[in-house]
Amino acid sequence: MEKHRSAPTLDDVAKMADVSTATVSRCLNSPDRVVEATRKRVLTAIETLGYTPNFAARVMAVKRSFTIGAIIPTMENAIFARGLQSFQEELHQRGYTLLVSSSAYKPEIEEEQIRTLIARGADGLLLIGHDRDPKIYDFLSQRKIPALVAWSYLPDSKLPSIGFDNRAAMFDLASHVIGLGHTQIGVISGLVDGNDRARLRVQGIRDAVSSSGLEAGNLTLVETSYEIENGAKAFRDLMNADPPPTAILCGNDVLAAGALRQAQEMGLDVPGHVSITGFDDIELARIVSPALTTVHVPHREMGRKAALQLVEMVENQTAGTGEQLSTRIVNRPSLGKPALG
Amino acid sequence: MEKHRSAPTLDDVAKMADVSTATVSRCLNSPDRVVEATRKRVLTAIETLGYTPNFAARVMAVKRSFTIGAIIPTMENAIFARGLQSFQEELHQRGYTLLVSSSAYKPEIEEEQIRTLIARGADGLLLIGHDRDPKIYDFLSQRKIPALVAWSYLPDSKLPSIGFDNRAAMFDLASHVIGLGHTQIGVISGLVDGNDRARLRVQGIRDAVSSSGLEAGNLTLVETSYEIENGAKAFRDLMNADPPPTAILCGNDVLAAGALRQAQEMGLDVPGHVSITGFDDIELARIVSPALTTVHVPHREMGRKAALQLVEMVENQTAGTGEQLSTRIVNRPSLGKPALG
DNA sequence: TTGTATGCGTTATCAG
DNA sequence: CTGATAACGCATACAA
Repeated sequence: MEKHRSAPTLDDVAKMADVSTATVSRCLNSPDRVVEATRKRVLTAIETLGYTPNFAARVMAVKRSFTIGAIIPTMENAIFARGLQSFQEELHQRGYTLLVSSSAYKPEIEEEQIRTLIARGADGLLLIGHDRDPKIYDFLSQRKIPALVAWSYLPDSKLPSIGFDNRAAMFDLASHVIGLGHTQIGVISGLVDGNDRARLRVQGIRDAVSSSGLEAGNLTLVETSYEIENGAKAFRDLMNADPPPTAILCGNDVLAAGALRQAQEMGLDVPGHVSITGFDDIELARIVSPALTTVHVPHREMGRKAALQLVEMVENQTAGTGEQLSTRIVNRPSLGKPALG
Repeated sequence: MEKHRSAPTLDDVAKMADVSTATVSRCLNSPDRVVEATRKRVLTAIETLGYTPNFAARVMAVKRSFTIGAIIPTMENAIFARGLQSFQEELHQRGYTLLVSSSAYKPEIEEEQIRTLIARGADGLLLIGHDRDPKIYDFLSQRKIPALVAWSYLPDSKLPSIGFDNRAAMFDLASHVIGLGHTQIGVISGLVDGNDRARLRVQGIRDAVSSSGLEAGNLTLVETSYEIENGAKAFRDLMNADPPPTAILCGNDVLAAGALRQAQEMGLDVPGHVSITGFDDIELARIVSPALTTVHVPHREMGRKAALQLVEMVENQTAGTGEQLSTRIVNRPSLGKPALG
């Protein structure tokens, strides 16, 4: 009968090196506090045994997990991938591990994930956007869990945030589009319920429309979930309006890519017949043809800074200041002047 | 001075409900073993205290973490996203949490991640592809950690695998391309070192070339890492050959998208001047224009089945049988007959 | 510099 | 049906 060999423990190492468990522990955590000779002995014991510290035990002992949790709306497209990648790289450098889960844009799932992550001992949390049940904020503050919001900056929010001004970014883009002479504006927005980024982007468009003297009636809007197919379908619907829009502003690049594809299937030239813009500036925006005019979001910078700030909050028990990042319009061929009427 | 309120424990609940910790624990884990009245009392105590079980403590006690770790080469593009999503959905349904980390296609990072995940008590591991240092396999089997490989099926491998035959899939596609009359074949492959999928795909092309009577000289190959820009650059290089290829087979859709973009920038019609194919059939393949002929990989099915099998391996201490999934060629406009020559 | 002893929050065994 | 109590593996205050 074979002996079931489970993971070696501190005790096994201690026995083999003929020291106490405390010494072994010290060898790992403060090597300078143990003399060269014994340390060497311990280290070889660790090596030959293939010892790895048991994480759960360590967490229990130090009451810190060196784990940061992040909950993003979706992993299915690249919107959050790049930012998260740099977030995790930065965390890794500081000795933290990232735990990611996705909520599928569902508030109740996000809430469950938050609890799971906390139960797992996450030292801090990264959340996307500000819209959520107030009781979650209460829970977080009661438990004193440092949390940071990304992808949306608001100056006076419950949680500090690192991100950009979604309203202003879209306001600028919409103003630019209107400045080119477009008067019939179509909008393909993501679902705004529970999604402040989507809501603020729409608001930015509305503000641009009214501040440039256009009527609200010049604006038609379709709201749909962020999937390429939905972008295509929304485009079809919008183009049925009379008069049809000459420019369609999409809530993100994924929707814009769907709209673009649909335009091509309908034989409509972009931007000759209709202009299309995106938001995010993910790789997709450069790949489609014509490439998308879009709003560039500094994903990597956002991820990196979020990591730095969150670690700071965790380690020094500080509140976190947040930071507003700036976006910029990237002009590409999908946007042009409207055809002469 | 404010009192530092940390998470309530089993003990707090027990006190409030005036029972022992054992009873509280039972209420959570085997509710039927405690009588209605006390259970209700305990449950309300849990509710009012906002109690959440401490994960680390639970792990220590049961020596199971209900956590599955997955290490994927990259999170930056959608290649693994969809499969991982269904993997995690299925795991979630069975009460497991997924821990993801990415290795950036670097073997040494993958190894480190494996150790981290195991130290964190992962009950099982999902790895991508078969190529890795043998000592990792030894480590895994010594520690008796169930592990499963995905994205590449091999019948006789160290670890059971759920995936497809990369060689055969690419063989079929290449044969199809050659069948259309192409004789000058260009290949843009991912880096094959440490990547059996990439290696086998190239092998499939070579086999197709030789079995269809073409000379090896009809095939030119560029090897590069999986990034869009590199696909573009490789395309440029390949088209410098004399004679230039009439069809370019790419190791995945990302490289193909890069090649496609480059073709457009060079004013070359696809497929009129040169055909381009991808591999994976991620969303990108349908978005670019012309849409890519590619090999469809059943990502969702693969993820789901991997989850089922891995959980089975974990819970019943079984070895895992693996399963070969089938791929199919998806014909789209990026592939056509070669121009008459 | 090193060892001893204790606590971290749960589950599980064994009595009652 | 419920309550003590012993693990689980590690870190650390305190002693030596």
